[in-house]
Amino acid sequence: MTPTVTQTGTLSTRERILLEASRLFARNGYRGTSTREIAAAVGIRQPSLFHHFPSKQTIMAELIDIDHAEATRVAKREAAASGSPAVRLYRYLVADISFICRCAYDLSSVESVLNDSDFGDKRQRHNELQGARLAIIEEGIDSGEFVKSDPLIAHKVITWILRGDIVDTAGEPQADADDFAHQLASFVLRAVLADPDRVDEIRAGVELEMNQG
Amino acid sequence: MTPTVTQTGTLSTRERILLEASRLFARNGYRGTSTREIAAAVGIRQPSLFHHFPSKQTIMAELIDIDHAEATRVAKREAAASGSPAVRLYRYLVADISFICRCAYDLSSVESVLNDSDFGDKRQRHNELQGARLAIIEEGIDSGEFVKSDPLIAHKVITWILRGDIVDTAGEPQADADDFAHQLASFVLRAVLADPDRVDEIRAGVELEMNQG
DNA sequence: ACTCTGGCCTATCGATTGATAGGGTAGTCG
DNA sequence: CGACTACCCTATCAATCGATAGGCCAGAGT
Repeated sequence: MTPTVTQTGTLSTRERILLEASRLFARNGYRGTSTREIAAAVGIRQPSLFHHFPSKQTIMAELIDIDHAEATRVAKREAAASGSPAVRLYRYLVADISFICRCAYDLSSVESVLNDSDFGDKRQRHNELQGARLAIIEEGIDSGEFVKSDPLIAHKVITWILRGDIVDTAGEPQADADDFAHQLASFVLRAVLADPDRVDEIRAGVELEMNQG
Repeated sequence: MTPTVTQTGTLSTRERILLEASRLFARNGYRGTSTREIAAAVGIRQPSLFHHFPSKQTIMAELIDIDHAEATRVAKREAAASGSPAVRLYRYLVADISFICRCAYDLSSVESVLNDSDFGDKRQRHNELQGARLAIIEEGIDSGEFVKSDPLIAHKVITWILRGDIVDTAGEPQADADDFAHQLASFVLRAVLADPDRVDEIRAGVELEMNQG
């Protein structure tokens, strides 16, 4: 499984390559990071990397898959679920944000390399994720639970917030990942809800679910 | 002056270098873009670039300056101004977003290269910009106009929204830059205002100012 | 007519890139 | 013991990088 921030003690060389590569990609970009830098961070020589990954590209590809696997799983589940769109959007946001905070890998660079032609095949899954998010928002607007406005604006903003969260808070142990996730999700909900006062009630409900499940 | 999207017709070679470089940096990253690619997009050979800029780094540095000059100007003006923090935050957001939409250069790559050690000296100005934004938010919370919450969360989200706007909408002619800017600013205000219903009143007020000034 | 300058060109530099070839060694299994 | 595997090493490759040197040429100034 993908390691969390609390269990970075005993990692295999392969996992340490993913970890150090993710951090260097986050700071200097995919193209701006050389395989020699990654190897030095891990504590091995550059050619030794290729005993664990056939190329630099496959290192990045695996990081993309780690990011997308969890995000699309949660988004599709909430998009297909029934019940209040507001609660489902809130649940999705909290799950995604707290995953980002908890994941040991710094996945900041994932979004920015999707434009790269080398990773064009990964974009389809990313589009599915976007579609699942948009569906929840449209349902919320149609049901009157959300304020009447352009769903694409709300969708853009949510995408940007999640992207910013990845870039700025991923990979470094968050003091309280869950609380941070709830605060961000509440911010979004307050902006989209027709009745912003319902935020506290929704938050309390989801927190209760999480403590029970 | 920095060209706008509506006047990309007759540009000097130097300006076309900035334009094409900004687009390539946005798509492939600073490190991922070679000077040969930039030259090919402009329609000249690679060494000819160095008759207009002493290095690849100074091309990026000039794009950073273009971005920061306008953003810090507006942010500091609104941070120093008196009157309702909500109105000042709204004015700042609209000004910044519409500038991004109108600027011919695609400034997406600016934020991501600030971590790069090559551009460490540009970071100070960026920090000043962040400080000015945070000051307005704190003032709004202290005055009771904004909802009581962690100002750093609101500040983070606003930073992420502006960053996302730059990445996703910069450099391509926006159908209606002003309307888009107002919609985004309204989204943010609805989330931070203690009384979200005031959004429409604030928007109307600022629109009136802009039409008069 | 002569010179100078700006802007582009070709040719080429040293450094760095991702990746390969092949050898050494510790541990495991028969 | 001998073979095999896993893992890391040194040495090296061709390709590409940013940047420099120096030549060609059109247009302006005198």
